[in-house]
Amino acid sequence: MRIVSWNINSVRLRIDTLKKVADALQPDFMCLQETKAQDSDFPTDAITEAGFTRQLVRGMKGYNGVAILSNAAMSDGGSRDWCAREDCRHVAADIGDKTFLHNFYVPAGGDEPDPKINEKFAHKMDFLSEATDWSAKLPKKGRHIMVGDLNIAPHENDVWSHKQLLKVVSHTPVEIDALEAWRAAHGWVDAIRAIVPEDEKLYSWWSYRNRSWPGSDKGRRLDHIWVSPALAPKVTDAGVYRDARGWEKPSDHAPIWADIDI
DNA sequence: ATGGTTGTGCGACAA
Repeated sequence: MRIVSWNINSVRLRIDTLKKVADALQPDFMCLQETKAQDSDFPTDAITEAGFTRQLVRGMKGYNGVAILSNAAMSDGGSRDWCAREDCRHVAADIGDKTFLHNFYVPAGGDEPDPKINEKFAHKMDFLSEATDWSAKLPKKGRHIMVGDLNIAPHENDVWSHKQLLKVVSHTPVEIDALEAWRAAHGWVDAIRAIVPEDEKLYSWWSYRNRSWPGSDKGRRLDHIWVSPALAPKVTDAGVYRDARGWEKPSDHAPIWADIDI
């Protein structure tokens, strides 16, 4: 089974790119973030024609928005609000065989990494805390897959310069510690780093600003696929589909993928 | 270099 996660940065603008990603990667489940469309504007028919006959969608006007697309049977697996906000940052699917797929879009957190002066950063830290509490309550022997734009690049080789980004939101120690607490709360296993060694540079996002793509390769690994401990031995392959970042009118995120033998 | 670019949706904000 192949899972793809992609911050598409507008599903309506990139519907053809979505088809191209699907053709290239042939996912069984495609998880999108930043769809930026309220449910009534979601391109249901075009996506059905692209082969995704089942769609779990949580969108709002202008911002955020998540979706899980598949051709396989699935039902809602506990989609919910976080931080008492209805901002469409999570959708979950029950994909059968007591297995659940969670798709997250964690708040980016603004520019200043100080919750006292930056409400967006406070929201990000609150979100991480709630997600940690939620993970701690998941049965340790459960079968969960968790993907999404977590907006944190935790390891030194998840950013183009560890030193230069230590005070930049997405790579500050307080965020990295919070993400590690979230991971440890369920014993989540980072499926992509289980395949790609930690001493290898690996990114999934490159800013639209400056000339970071493709020349200087100033990327960050903000997107993740985590699995329950019980599923960790079943991860057979995983990676970042970098090619898509070089296509015409790209999202600033590349799709990421994992193959899980279930 | 306190910039830069893209998206939603038509002004300002988010990333």
